[in-house]
Amino acid sequence: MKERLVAKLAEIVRRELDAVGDTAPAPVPSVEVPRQPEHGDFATNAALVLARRLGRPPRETAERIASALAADRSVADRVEVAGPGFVNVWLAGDRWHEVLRQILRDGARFGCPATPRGERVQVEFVSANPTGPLTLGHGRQAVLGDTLSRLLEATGESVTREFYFNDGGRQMRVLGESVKARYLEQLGVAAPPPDEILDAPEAAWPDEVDGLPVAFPKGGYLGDYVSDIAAELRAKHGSSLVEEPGDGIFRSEAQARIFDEFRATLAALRIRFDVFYNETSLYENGKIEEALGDLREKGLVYDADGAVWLRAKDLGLDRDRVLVKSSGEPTYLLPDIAYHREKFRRGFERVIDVQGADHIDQFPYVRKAAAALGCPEERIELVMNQFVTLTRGGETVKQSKRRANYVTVDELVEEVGADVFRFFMIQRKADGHLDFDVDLAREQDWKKNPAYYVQYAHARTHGIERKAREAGVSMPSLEEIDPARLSLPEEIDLLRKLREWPEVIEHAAESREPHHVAYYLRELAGLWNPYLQDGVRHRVLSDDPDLQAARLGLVLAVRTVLAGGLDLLGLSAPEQM
RNA sequence: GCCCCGGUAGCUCAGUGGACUAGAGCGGUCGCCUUCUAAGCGACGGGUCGCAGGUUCGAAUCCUGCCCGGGGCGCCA
Repeated sequence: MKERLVAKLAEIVRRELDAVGDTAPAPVPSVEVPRQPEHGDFATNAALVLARRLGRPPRETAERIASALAADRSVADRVEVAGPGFVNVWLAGDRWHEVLRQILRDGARFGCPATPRGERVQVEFVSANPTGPLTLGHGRQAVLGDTLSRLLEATGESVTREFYFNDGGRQMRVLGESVKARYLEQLGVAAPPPDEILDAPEAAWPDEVDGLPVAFPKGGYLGDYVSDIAAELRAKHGSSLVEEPGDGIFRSEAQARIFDEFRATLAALRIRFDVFYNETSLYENGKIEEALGDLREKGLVYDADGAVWLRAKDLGLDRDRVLVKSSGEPTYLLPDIAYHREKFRRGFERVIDVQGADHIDQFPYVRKAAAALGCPEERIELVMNQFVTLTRGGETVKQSKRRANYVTVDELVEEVGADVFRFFMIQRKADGHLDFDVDLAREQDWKKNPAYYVQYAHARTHGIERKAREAGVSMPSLEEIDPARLSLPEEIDLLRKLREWPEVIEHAAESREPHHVAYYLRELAGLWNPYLQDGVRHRVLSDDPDLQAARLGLVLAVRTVLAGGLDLLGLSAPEQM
């Protein structure tokens, strides 16, 4: 339908340009489904984009395009010129219903491109260091990365979900020391730091309190989970670990425990990673040294102030950055560069980093440096996500990472459920702030809670099927359906909406903006629920068998798209609610 | 000071070059048991698209400047 129109238009545009001796590449006119049905099944701005090139008023060109289109009944049934020079096109009545047959034929594949690219894509997301429970920012990123992955899979890419974690750096040492300190406190051989200085990072830190030494490190991890881990170690090992370094069993135990919790949290959200990639492996395999050596060879590295610097200014960036500290320890930047190079060596053709706004500054350095090492720069993509705030009872819930006083993903998922959590986290554009309205998320009334609204629209398709079976009616096969019987405006609206689905998937995937899927589903459900509600003007189940079959076909088509959409978002598609 | 993201209805947000009425949800007001789940439906009200210039046949959408909010600018990750 649309493809033929697009092709035909391209042909006409080319001809018009040739006629005036313009051989430059032709502009690509838009072909859109207008908001207002009165503007046709499709509308194109071809005449408007050609106006300047042809040096003729757009209306005049529009007339020529219109008559060219009208000459071919296979693309247009009726054509009209409107406004400043739009050409509105109507399809013949029966062609309108093609989409219904197509959906029933293609089933779950409807909306996915016929010729997948099959590119090997890696999506790296969450990548939180195991120093504490996942925050809502991580939660948003988890849903975003997973949904994006599902979208790319739907469009035919071969996706690997990867979680990178830094298990070698200072953060993990501090975690180990924090656990050890709590352990010593619990044994009564160390004192906790006084409460009042915890919020003042640079405050004087007493060596001892009440005659006991203070073991807790500055900038240490304050959450209760640290004490819990310490308590478990104490239960298992008694006081035998007093002489152990914080960097030893305390650290490894804490890391393992927290990491297990990550997996459990993510599993509750139906998120599974294909690869967990450790920073330490880059050291063990010499990849860090190699990257540094290669950068040095390319003249992109210099030594100053006892540190090793990346000549980032030469790569077109704001300032140079430290790769190896004067302590001899690399910064996070160097492993990141080596890691990205490894991604391509491992065979990925495209890598997408999903990162929070707090890391965004870092990205250009990694990308440029990786490019300098031979990686294809344009195939290293960033999908940025902004922070999440919580609103409860009309007020913002205060959160403090510093005091480890924050709502975790676990807690919120438990409160609202995985389906609602995922829907709320994905329904906003990723690079804007997200205000998570807990009251709305907890709302059980399906007409108010958008996640339930969509799920219920799906459940109702099964409700009708159940009702039909009770009446001894089975769902129709493709041959038994005459879509032309669907002629009410509400039904045409639904068909128009269903036809948009492939474009929604394509656009959401290509722009890396999964939120379009959530919006689309809400809109489709917003047509479907009211349609089912009006049981007087039209009922699916009726005493007209042909009409009933056509409407049951519509039920199946709507179900197919809703189920497919819910699956893309990682939500369940219940048959009953 | 510099960089990134945002500023659209009372609230939360879609829309980022196109047309007459700039959309949705929530909240508000009014009406309705009509149903294949009343866990419903319909109607109404509500907007100088942050401000000012510019480009364009056409700007919420592109450009410039400014204002406001968030984030970043570390030999932390």
